[in-house]
Amino acid sequence: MNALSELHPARVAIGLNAVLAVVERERPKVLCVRSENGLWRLPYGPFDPERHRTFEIGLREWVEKQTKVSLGYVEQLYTFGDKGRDAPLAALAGGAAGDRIVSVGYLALAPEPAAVDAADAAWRDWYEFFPWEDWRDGEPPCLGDAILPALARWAGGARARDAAAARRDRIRLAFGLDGAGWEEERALDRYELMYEAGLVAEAARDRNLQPARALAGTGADMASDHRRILATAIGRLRGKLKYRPIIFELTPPEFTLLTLQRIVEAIVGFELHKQNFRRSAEQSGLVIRTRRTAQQTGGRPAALFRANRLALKDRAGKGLTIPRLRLAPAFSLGRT
Amino acid sequence: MNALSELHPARVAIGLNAVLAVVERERPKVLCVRSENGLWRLPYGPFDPERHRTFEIGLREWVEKQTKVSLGYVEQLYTFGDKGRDAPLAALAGGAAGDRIVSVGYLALAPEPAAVDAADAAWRDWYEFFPWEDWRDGEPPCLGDAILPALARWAGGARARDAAAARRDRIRLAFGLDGAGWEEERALDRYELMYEAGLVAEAARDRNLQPARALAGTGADMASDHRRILATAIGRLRGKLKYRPIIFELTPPEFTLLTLQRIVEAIVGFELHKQNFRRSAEQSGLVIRTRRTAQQTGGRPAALFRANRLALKDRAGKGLTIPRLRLAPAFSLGRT
DNA sequence: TTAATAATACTCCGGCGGAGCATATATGGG
DNA sequence: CCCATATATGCTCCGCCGGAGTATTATTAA
Repeated sequence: MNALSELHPARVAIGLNAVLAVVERERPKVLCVRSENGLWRLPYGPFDPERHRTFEIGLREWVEKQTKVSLGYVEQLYTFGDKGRDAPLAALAGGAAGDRIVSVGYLALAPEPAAVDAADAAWRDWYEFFPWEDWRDGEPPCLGDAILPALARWAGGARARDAAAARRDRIRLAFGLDGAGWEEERALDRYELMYEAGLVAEAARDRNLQPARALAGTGADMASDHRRILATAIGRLRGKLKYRPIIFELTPPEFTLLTLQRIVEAIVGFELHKQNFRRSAEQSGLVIRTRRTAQQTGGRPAALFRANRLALKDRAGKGLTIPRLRLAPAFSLGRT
Repeated sequence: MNALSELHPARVAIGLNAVLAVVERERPKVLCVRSENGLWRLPYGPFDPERHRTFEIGLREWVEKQTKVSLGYVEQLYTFGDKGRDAPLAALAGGAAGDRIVSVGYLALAPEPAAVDAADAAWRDWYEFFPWEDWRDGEPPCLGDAILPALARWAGGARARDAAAARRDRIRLAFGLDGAGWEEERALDRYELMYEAGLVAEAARDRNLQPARALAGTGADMASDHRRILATAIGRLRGKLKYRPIIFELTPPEFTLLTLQRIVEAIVGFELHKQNFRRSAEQSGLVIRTRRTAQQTGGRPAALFRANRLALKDRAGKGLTIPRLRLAPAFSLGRT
């Protein structure tokens, strides 16, 4: 079982993808670039093993060069190597067809959107690509109107009865139906189900259906598998909020508790219980009250807070609590 | 900012590393292979982009071929691409010096150790490589005797005063000193600190110190950066236990609650409060009481349980609670 | 029969988080 | 100046979870 002797020198190209996220005026945004076929894509750079000692160094370098933003928080997300995702990428990259491109996805956070000087780059609200993930104004209409019915049809269309039941189970879990409860961090599960069911434009595109048609209400598609990478980032960020004080990578130096709450809400995609959020935020020790107040609140002035840098290190094991407001309504797929 | 045009066809080889973990008689074990220089290494296989549609398919295929184990639970851990880690690997692989090898690490779990038929493969207790991570019999002697004093010296040896304070801070957090509390999932932080401080053999080896000497009590070293990969796996598994019912990937079909507790303890590296563990395990709905009992307990017979497959899917969002027994003793590095 | 060893059953209690009510301090309009 | 409106902020009530410990029950070995 000496595997090393079997290690033959098959080579692949490695690309680095950054999901650079900010929250601006209650909107979560990611840095996007207009790709040659008109779709948005994530900033993408090659990894040059000659020049970069580590992936992260390489990533920081080309992001800084391209966007003049120096990255603060950076975390590796996942490495994507599936076949199928590479064909369009390899073509764009000028490689031979069939060249395999592996992407290492990274999540980067910044407190405010940097000005981008390139004409084809822009900050886009991420719910543009995932409208069903934003419950801040109640249940997104596209869910009940289009997505869930289509998923139910897909489940029913399975060959075997077991398979249909298994599909229904997955849908129920991912979308929190039948009282299972919406888990915001399952963004990737939801996207992958929709992809598998052929609801999103990428699915039609990857299966060479012409023209690539998607169900209305399933959001804008992105180049290659970038929407999958973005879903991974959203899920990771949402999950991590609960156990790491990562939210303060997205806050300005000073903020009111309501501002902080709005930033959290933008990320998790639903509204929080205000008083309980304040209580746990103050008790967490993660924020420090300054003596100043914000006056333009439209009501009583709000105390300004700043992140407690010490606690951010010490209590690295804790995050803010997410006091949910309303229970997810109990959808059903019919038979279960 | 069109990055695609900059995507040049630099190629690297991709390897897949598996941390295949089991718990056998209260010992957590990983599948290891004896490498050519006598050190243990993780099973390692090349990723062949021609043959494998996804990484995971490739991983499963060669692990099954090499070990006759068909992998159940598999999860991607991290992708390691740092320079420095590749030189020895590339040499072993017969590649040219300077060839870059990127490793995608995977964590795989199985309920019992499969018989391995290769002479150079074996299941090794992972605390052989991380003796400081096992607190089940109280504080590991190597910590206070060797590791913490050496780390304190390293911190004190920093050039600037700030740097020394920063080092002490990192040590305090990673090892839970001064009442910060031992966080078992920080296994990677601890290993990386020890590597940076030059305490582990790999550090001396990578810095070309001859002979590579390590502090006594810092565990057995592994080939290449495999101990780092293993530390990543341990930390990930320990963290995930708390919020996913992943422990049941490691249990036999039926088990007593004490057996389950011992498996958890083997992973997290400390003892749990027995009564509270039972209470939360039963209440979690993750286990189902069978009618049978285990008689050979040495005392009153114990009820046998099995995993509740339904709940494992439904309550995928929950894990077992880890009721800690004793508080970590309050070490100190002296000045803080 | 007794000691040893576990398994199992309860109790007590503090804190966290869900839910809601009450009060304080702004602004803008009559 | 007074009032409606909009927030910010303070406080209460309560159930559940999890930390800690005590008591009782069912085996096996001496």
